[in-house]
Amino acid sequence: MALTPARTMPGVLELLPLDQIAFQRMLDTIRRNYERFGFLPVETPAIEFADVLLTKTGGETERQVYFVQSTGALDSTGEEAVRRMAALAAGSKADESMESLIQKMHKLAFPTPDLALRFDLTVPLARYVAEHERDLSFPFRRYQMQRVYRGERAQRGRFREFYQCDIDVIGKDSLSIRYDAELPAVIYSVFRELAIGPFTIQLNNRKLMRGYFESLGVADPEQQMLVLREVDKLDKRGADHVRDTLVGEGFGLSPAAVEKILAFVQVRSSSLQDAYDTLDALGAGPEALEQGRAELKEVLGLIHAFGVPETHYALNLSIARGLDYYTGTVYETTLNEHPQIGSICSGGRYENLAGQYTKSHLPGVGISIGLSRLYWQLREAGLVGTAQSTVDVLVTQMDESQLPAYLALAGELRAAGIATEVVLEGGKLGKQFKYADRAGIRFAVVLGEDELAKGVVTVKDLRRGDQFEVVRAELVKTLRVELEQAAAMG
RNA sequence: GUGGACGUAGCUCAGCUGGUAGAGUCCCGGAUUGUGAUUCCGGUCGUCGUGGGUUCGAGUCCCAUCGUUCACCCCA
Repeated sequence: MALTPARTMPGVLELLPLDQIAFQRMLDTIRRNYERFGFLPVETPAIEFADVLLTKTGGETERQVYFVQSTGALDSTGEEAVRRMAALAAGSKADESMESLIQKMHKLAFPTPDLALRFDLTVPLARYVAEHERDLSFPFRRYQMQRVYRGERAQRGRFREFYQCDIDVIGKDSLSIRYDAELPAVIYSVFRELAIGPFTIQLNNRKLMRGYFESLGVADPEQQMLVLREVDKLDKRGADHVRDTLVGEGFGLSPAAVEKILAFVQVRSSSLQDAYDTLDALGAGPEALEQGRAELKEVLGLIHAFGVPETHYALNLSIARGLDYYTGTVYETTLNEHPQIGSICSGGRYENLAGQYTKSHLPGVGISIGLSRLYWQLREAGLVGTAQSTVDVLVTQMDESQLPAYLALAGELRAAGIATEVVLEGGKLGKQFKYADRAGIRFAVVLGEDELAKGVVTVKDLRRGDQFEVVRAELVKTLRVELEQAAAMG
């Protein structure tokens, strides 16, 4: 019989248990910090009605959405479609244009499935808030850590299924700019605890950028958006590339204007005072610029007040973000020692979150950690190793007749909060140690004839490679101390 | 969706100008009766992605197809 190859589709992150534990620890840390800052948990279904997910976006996103159809609803033979087309043709009025008939038939022949997988957590949040508006308290502060799906071609560090860990604050009618400063404070707290090395939360403001472009004669919002996208690539592609593109025919900007734009977006602040000075040095400009400048100054100052060290956040005027729904503050976070990894956390302010679902005006600000990518890239860079097992202790089986004693011992350890596994199958002691070692279990406990005679238990530390005896009654206490030390040393 | 590269043991790869497959690793077993990870010895594993063509003969050349991967677009 031919075997079916056991494989997953490319672009998914499937881990071995010890790696999964490391991943899970990161998730725990993020959740703990989100909750510590007063955000409430929300989960939404992976599958949503397709029309709900696709209302606003269209185009680019639609290409990346996975449509879902239950097998029963599939018209695999096309029979149903043909039947309906025949009925449509038979029932059509004589004066109906061929064009309109063709359009209707096309819809029947190529129906869009009713359901789709979410491609981010922001659109489902918008739907969620619109749907439960009456039951929520505003400003609504929610965190959400779930998998999202994007039907793009797999690439280095890009996934088709990945975790996003979002926090958003949604206001009713209005939302203070102060929240724009709170999110970086949360992120600072998360990344500091994740211990992933020095990082910088970089900030910019779209109003400031648009205002500056406007002052250079780029007044059309659409074109401003295109320029935004282009300068966003500065760090990745280099100034020459951006210059060529902006002077080129797609944009047709004057070389003088382009040079000014390039000088503008190359600004990076080195301290809070430097950021203030830099912003002031831009000089007077259109209203948008003034507004953006005021917002940025307030946000930067408040981040400082939130206790984030100046070394961990900075002004970066090239940060723009590709998504068009951001209207004010935008964020991107990078690791200082691994710039090639790119942004590991980003987001921004949006003027009206749920305009396509409700008439209520719901401005918000949000930020998201792409955990699958972050974890994967940290691992590539050798910054996270495999974790230890969730099992603390393995009780070995020296003597089958003593099994009840082993079970009792394990029960005692568990009652003390120590995760314990008992070897139930027996076998050579060497194999039992090998099993513990490979499974990432740090401690093994041996209770054989010798120990029983002496009233002690042997504890072996698989990692250090040494072992010692403890009086039976002292075992729990000793292991607790050992485990505490092990945890403290990482 | 557009363009390029590659497809040989579970994994990483070698196989020169065509002559019926190899290394490392992993896994399994052993190295005296209660000790893993280190060391030594031994062993399993492949219709060389698939289909067709050229040839006496193809992993090696040609075509197609599928798959993977990188870049672009866009993004976490």
